[in-house]
Amino acid sequence: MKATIYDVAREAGVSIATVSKVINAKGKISQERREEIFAIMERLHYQPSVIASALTGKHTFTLGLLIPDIANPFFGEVARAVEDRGHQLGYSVIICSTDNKDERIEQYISVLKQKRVDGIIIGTGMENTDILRDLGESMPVVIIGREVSAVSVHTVVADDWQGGRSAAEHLLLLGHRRMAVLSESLTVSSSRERLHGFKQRLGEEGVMMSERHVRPCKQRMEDGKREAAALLQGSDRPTAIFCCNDLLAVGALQAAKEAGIRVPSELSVVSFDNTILASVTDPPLTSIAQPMEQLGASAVDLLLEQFAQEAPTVKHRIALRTELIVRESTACVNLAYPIDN
Amino acid sequence: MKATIYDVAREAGVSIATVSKVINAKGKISQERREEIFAIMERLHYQPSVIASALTGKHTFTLGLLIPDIANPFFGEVARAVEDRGHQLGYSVIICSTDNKDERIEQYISVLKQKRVDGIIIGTGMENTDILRDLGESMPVVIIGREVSAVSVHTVVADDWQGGRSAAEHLLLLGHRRMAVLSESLTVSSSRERLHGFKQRLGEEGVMMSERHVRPCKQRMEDGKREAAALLQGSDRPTAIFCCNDLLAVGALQAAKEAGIRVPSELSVVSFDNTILASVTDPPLTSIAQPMEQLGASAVDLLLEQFAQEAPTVKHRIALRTELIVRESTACVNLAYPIDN
DNA sequence: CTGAAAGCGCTTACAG
DNA sequence: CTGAAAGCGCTTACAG
Repeated sequence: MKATIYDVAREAGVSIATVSKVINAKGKISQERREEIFAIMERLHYQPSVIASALTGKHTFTLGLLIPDIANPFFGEVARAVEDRGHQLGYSVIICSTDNKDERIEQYISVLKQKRVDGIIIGTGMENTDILRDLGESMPVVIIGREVSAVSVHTVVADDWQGGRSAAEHLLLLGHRRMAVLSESLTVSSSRERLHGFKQRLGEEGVMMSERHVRPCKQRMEDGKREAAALLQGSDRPTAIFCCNDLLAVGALQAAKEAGIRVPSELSVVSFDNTILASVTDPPLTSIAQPMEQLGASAVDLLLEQFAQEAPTVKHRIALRTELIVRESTACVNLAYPIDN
Repeated sequence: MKATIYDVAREAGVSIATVSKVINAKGKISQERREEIFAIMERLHYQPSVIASALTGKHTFTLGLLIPDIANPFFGEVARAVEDRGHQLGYSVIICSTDNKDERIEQYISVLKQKRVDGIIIGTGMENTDILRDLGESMPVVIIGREVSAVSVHTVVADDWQGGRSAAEHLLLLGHRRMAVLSESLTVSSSRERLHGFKQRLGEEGVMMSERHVRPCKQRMEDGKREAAALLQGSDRPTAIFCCNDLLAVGALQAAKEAGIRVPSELSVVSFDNTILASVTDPPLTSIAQPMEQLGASAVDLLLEQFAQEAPTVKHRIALRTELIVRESTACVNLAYPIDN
C-alpha cells in the first residue's frame, strides 16, 4: 500500500500535524525532528497526495489550457511553452482543444471547474463572450493571443499591429507597391490588428490597397490557395502578398506555383507566426515571428500572479514584440518580369 | 459559495447518502425523489467535486500523456487523438513533454502519481526501462508508437515493418534499384522495424543496399539534410531515398535542392508519418501514413480497459496498418538523366 | 516547539 | 427505499 501521512507520523513518533508542517515548511519544527522526518518520508517513499491537500483548500497545481487545436503547430508550440513554464513552477497542464466551438468550450470549462484547476489560459475563439465573463469572475483567467475587449481579463498577445507594420516595411523596402493581403476572419482581433498595421504603414508611404486585394479566409490551407489564385489572375496582379498565418502562406505558395508564377522573383510572400511550417516550404517563408515561448510563459506568470492577491486588481495587457525573420520568399520587385499583361 | 452535496441534501430534505446515490445512479431511489433531487442540483448549479470523490477512492478521470514534445506535429496529432477519445469517455489529459530525458520522465511520473491519475500513456523514449517496469506495476500503462520488449505492457503501434515494406514496394514499382535510407536512431524499435521491412522487401526482389546508404540521423531536420547531402554526392548516388520521418524528408529535399538535383525527376523521396509537413513541402511528400487518430484512440481504450479488470491480464499488442499516400515526391527512375558520372 | 480535533466534500458498507 | 457514521489523506486554527 502507498504510505500516508499517518505512516510517517507513526514511524516518527509524532503527530500528523507535525509531519504536515515539515512537508509544507510551516510553523517552527526543531531541526532534528525535521531531518528525521524527511529521512522517514524518503525511506517509506512517501509522496503527499495532491488530491487530499487540494480538498483541504490548497491548490490542485493544475492549469487548464483552452486552444482551438493542439495538432495545429502554432498552438502546439504555445502549449509547449505553457507546459514548460508551468512545470518549472510546479503546475501541470490539461489540454483542451475546442475547435472554436462554444459547446466544447463550455464542456471543458465545466470539467475544469469540477476538477478545481487553479486557473485557465484561454487561447481559443468563442462566439459568446459571456462564457468568459462568468469564468473570469469565478477563477483566475488569462487570455492569450487575442483580445476580448468586451471582457476585463488579463491578456497577453503578440503586438500584431506592429507585426503588420514590419511586414509592410519589409515589402516597401524591397520596392513593392502593389500588394495584397490574405487575412484570417476579421472577427478575430489579432487579424484585424495585423491588417490594420500593414495598411497603415503602407498609407504612410502613400501606398493604397484596393479592397479586392484584401481577402479574408478561413483558417485552412485550401482557402488560402483559392483566394491567392483569385488574386493572381487579375490584370492588376499584386507583386507581394502578406499572409496572416503560415498556413495561408503555404496556400499562396501553391497557388503561385500552379499559376506558373515564381516566388520570390515574380511574387513575394510574407507570412505570420513563424511556425515550423515556415522553414519547411520551398522557398522557406519570410515570416513575422510571434514570440511563442514568451507568450506561453507570460500567460502562466500572469495567471499565477492572481493566486497571490486577494482583491481583483487592474487587468494587465502585455503585448510582446514580433520579429521579422527573413528567408527566401521575398525579394526586390523584379522589373524584368512584366506584371501587367 | 459553491454548492456542496450538503446543500442539495438539505434542500431536498434527504441525507447526503441519498444524493450521492442519485448522482452515481447507485442503489434504489424512488423515481420521484430522483427527479426532485436532479431539479435541485440544477437549480443550485451543483457540480460534484471530482477532488472529493477521488479521495473517496474513485477515479480522478485524468490521464497522463508522456511524449517527447507536444510542439512536434506528429505528437501534436497523436495528442489530439488521445484528448478526443479521452474527452468522449469523460477523461482529461495532462501533457508531459519529456524531450526523451529520463530525468524529466521521472519528474513527470512522480507528479502524475501524486495527482493520482488513472493511467498513463507513454509515447516517449527512455534510457532506463526500469522506470517503465516499476510504473507498470503500480498503475495502468500503455505504450504508444514503440515497443519496449524488455517490459510487459499493453502496446499500440503502427505496423512499422509493413510500412517499410510499402515504401520499398512503391519505389520498386517505379523502377528504382539504387536506394538509400535516412533512418532515426536505431535504438528505437520503430525505426529498426521500418528499416527492416524496407530492406526485406528489397531483398525479395534481389535488390541490395550498401551499408553506407543507410544513415541513422538524430531527429532533427539539419541532420537529415547533412546526411542526405553526403548520400547525394557519391558516385553511386541513389535514385530514391526512404526517410523514416517527415522532418528527415524535408532535410533530404533541401539537400537535393542545394545539390541541384530535382525531385522527383532525378530523385524520389518517400517519407514516413504523413504529418502536415508532408503536404506543405514542394514537392509535397509521398509518405507512409501512420493512423494517428486510431493510435491515440486505441491507446486510451486499452488503458481504460485495465480499470475494469482486477487481475493483471495478458498484455495486448495492437499493430495498426499504415497507408501509402502518394504525392509528388516520387516518380519513375528517369533514364534520361544519367546517374553515373 | 508540538498535538488533538475539526473539517474539506464526497462514497460506502451497514443497519433499518 | 433511506440514513447515520466512518473514512479517504490531508491542513489549519487553537490550545498547550
